[in-house]
Amino acid sequence: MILINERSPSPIYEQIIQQIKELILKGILQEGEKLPSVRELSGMIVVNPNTVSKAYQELERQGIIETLRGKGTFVAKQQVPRMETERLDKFQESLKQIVIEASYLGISTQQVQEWVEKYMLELRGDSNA
Amino acid sequence: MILINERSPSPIYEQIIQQIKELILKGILQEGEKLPSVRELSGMIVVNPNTVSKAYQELERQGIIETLRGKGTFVAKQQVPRMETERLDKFQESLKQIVIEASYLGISTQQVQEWVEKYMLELRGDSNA
Amino acid sequence: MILINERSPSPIYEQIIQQIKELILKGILQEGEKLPSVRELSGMIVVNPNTVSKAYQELERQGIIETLRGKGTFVAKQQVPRMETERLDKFQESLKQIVIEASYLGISTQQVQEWVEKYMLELRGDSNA
Amino acid sequence: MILINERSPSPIYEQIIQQIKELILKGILQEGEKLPSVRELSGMIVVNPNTVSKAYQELERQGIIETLRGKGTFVAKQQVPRMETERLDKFQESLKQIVIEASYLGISTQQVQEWVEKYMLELRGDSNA
DNA sequence: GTGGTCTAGACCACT
DNA sequence: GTGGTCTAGACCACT
Repeated sequence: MILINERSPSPIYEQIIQQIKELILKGILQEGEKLPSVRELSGMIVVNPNTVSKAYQELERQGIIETLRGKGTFVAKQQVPRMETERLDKFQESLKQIVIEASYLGISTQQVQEWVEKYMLELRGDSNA
Repeated sequence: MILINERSPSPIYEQIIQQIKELILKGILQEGEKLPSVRELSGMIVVNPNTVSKAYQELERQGIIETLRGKGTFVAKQQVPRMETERLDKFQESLKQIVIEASYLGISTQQVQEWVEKYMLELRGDSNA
Repeated sequence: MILINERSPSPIYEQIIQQIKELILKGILQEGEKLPSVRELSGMIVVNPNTVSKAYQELERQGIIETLRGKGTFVAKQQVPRMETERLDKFQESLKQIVIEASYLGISTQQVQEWVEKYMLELRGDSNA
Repeated sequence: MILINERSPSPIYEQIIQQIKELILKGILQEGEKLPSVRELSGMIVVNPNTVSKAYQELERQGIIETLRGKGTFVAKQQVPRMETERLDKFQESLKQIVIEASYLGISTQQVQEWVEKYMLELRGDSNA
């Protein structure tokens, strides 16, 4: 379900966050569904429980999951996205860097746009079709 | 010419790399043109010389600039981009993360694609038009 | 009568304690009145019986309710408050933290004082008026 | 400068957060001033560096301090307080609980209000007078 | 030197 | 069983 790449430059807890977000967007994890416990997941992906805990806490801060004390961690009711200016700025900055990198790789505008479409469809495919 | 944001999550040396790449793509820095020396640049942007040095070394490793001993650092002859598999993989991974973030921000596929086009045009505008 | 918020940062048993205290102060629960049994209340608010039991034990420890074996749990004769130093210290510490938080929220001294008065009146309104 | 109470029910990292907020409000820590490094502070208050780090990260998330990579942690430019509804709700809830506790301790409305004033003055006294 | 991440493992409160 | 906190200590990137 979740795959950790130890060689990735992005920290393990970030990889967990990203992949759980992806699973939720794809509908593989549904609203209200229970996530594996910190210990379970840490066992499954062979990672220290603290690392999983950090990922869960960050996801909770973002309002994507919620923990009920003594019961476990659950997928939260997904909010309607609000365009927070600060987060949007960061997004655009990242996109700009991506475009620069694409230029250096000789990837065309069209190719990037196709990939954007492809990934968007992957996210929406399973559950919302 | 180069603006450093001390508070940015991306490290200073990365910011230097990104901005020099951008200046070259935009044609503001031309092939063969001399870059400021490590000391000059570090003075201009008020940054530790080690940090500038690290950026230059990375840019040289990527073949984007070259150092001629005793003469200085110059914009290299820009190679025809080769698609290195590893770098391409990383690129696609980043693009995927961007798309996930866009989903959480409620940004449409079309909107992302428009921004991609806009940034691409910005890169090509000045010199290649 | 009692409303539990599963997502609240304060534990469920604490919420029960606080709300029973509030009901007693407001006179909705009168001295000598019978409280619902642990099972009844746990059924009513859909909570584990252990959790209700824990709340009742703590309320009993504080002398606010009392259990008569085989008869049930009752609102105790309310004692004249004694200023226990330890509890008073904790109270003042909490109040200090509240004031710091008010500062960060930009709430004025007057506003906080007005709210204190308002809540005090709410407690005394129903029964002692 | 910072005193940890190991017996306090509130976690150590929270105590650090609260006390740093207090020091900033009192002007003992000024805008732009460098905080002790994670290791220094952890040594001073005899606590694990991870615990200090957690406190600093939370303070940064709240925009109260900021870390400059490789340089250290500094008191941020203090923002004008904005009344976020959610945070305000929590504040009022806490204040209500405080008032209930005051009732049980037999503390009068006037007494609570005086203490509020006293603590507010303490925060503003040293630097802003 | 600076903070950030991670492991290993203990202990605790809550349900 | 559940997540939260904490210690002890290592390693790493950045300046």
